[in-house]
Amino acid sequence: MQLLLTSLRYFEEVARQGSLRKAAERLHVAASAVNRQILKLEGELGVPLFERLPRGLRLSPAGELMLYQIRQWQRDERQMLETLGDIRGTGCAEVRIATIESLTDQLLPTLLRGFKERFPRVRFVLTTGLTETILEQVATGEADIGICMNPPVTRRIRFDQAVELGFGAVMAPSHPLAEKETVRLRDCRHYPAILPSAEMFHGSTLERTLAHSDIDLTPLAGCNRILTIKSLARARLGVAFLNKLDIARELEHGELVFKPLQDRNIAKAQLVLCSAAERSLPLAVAVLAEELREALLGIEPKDDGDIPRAPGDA
Amino acid sequence: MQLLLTSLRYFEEVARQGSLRKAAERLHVAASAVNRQILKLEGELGVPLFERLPRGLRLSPAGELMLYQIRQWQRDERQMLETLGDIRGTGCAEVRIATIESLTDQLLPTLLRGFKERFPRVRFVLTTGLTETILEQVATGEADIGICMNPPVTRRIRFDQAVELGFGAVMAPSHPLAEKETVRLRDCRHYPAILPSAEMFHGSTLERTLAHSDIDLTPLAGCNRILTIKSLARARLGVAFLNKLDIARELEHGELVFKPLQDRNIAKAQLVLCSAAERSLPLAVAVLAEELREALLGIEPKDDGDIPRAPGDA
DNA sequence: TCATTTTGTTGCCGAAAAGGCAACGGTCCG
DNA sequence: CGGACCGTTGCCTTTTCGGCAACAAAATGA
Repeated sequence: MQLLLTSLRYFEEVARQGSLRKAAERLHVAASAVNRQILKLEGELGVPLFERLPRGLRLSPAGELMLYQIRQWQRDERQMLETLGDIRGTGCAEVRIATIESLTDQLLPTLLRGFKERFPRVRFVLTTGLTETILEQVATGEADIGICMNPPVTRRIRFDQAVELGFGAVMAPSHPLAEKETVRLRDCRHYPAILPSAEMFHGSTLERTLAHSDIDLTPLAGCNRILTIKSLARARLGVAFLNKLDIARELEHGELVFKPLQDRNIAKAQLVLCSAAERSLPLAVAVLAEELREALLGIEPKDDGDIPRAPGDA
Repeated sequence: MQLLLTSLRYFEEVARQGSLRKAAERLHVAASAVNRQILKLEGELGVPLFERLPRGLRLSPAGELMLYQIRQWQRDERQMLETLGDIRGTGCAEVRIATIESLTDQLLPTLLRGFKERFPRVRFVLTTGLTETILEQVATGEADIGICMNPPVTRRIRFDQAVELGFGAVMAPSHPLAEKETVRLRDCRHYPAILPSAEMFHGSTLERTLAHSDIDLTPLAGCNRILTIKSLARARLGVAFLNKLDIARELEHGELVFKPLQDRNIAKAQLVLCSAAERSLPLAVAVLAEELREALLGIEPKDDGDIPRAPGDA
């Protein structure tokens, strides 16, 4: 089974061996056959791919580029066939996603449902964690895709997409702050604050926001689940600090109110899609990553604060 | 000219049209020919690529994956041919690099020389700038590759590689501090400091380091060129704060001394190689990026398998 | 309901491409 | 000089590919 032109395979082997005859031997064909493919390739491309030396062939500059491309294609091909083999055999390809809790409530389930319809045989493995562990899972290959908040730039990780999320105060509709038109951090001082646990707090947008101000909140509780935080807020126990995505569903049903913080030094809440830098993604994963990207873009269509760019680029 | 198997081209067109005959028409071949290629492909892969409907063909899950891959290959192919065309025509392919000043002294020239030997027809366009402008150039496509320090995670940018650089105090060998075994930030207070200009200072490792301490340096000068900073330091006018890469050559010749700062809250100096997230790199660029990556890894051979945590981006 | 259209599919045959074999003209090395 | 190795070319066979016509099945239209 081979998806690439035979001439490309021949080319790769000749480049590897540095000799037509040796390559021909390894390919189990006559040297003349290999030679003709190479000559034809060069003719069609209009560029010599090898320099002819008395002792054999050496890659030309153009040939080096070509070789690089072909090797990449061969990797793609292997991966493709592997995935197809999975589909034929066990009947499913596996996509492993490591994500923060925020997405597991609404966005990810919706997305995966759509994906499942397009690719019925794909199986998902979802793990929820904090940014640090997510990055580690992606780096070690335990996960194919990672979604995390405000990650540090890191070796071994490729950041495929970043979206700014609205970050602000969250409260029940009957909470006094819900009446106010604009809310600033200092306004929240006088109400009990529902905070994340120390573990989740570390490195969070909230921590970085507080670091830039000298406001002391009056903590009511520290929870290690966003679900808990939301429940407490819904029960009118105090103010929480979350991003819009965390409470997408509650916003729809009017169970919670979101008030963007109007302070100047508000830290950015950046949702980032990432994958292992050194691996080219398995196909199913690449497709899902694509959809995830679009979904992320759909969250916050406003395109400000980022690097400006003329529209219209594929 | 075509580098991919004809069956893949046929497949793509059939998938696009949803019908053998329509595809055949657009391909200017008989429907039977197209059909045979598809059947052969499916036979060899062992997986049906289409479901047969009374009105035509629709992609199966496996077919969708295949289509995705083929489209990617077609993009690669176009790009490949374009690059080859450049080589054949004007005689050179162009690689545009936007970099910080640190690399232009030693590392980049060395690298480019080696690259030039492998690919004699490649031409370079080098622009030096600050992290912010570098990211912008990469995002807009003005540059193919960017090398910058401590970049914020940004949409449209893919970070291909990140390396920690040693950051510390730099002085002439005859400077009093050069005698000391360990140097801390507070030790530098009493000597004139050679600082970068406000423009360069903004967002720099030095700024972030100072922000974590309450030490006031006694500035002697603010320069907008690292070259100037180094010259002043060499002339024993004071202490500078640079990373190892900045003074690679001077270290070799013993003209300057590097003292890593031993403070606790020292900020990381992270050198990052990046490219436009949405573009697959032109081939020559990809190859150069690869070499750059290896060179970057060579700088700081300590293999920090751990993921560094660096909170607080501007 | 029946004819028509549209679909994918298959057998047959000629055309084109690829491969095998042997020979030729080089260069290098002993 | 003679062998060893190289890429290349001419001649021939084998394989593959494509076009044409015909077929069965399903949907469409009157």
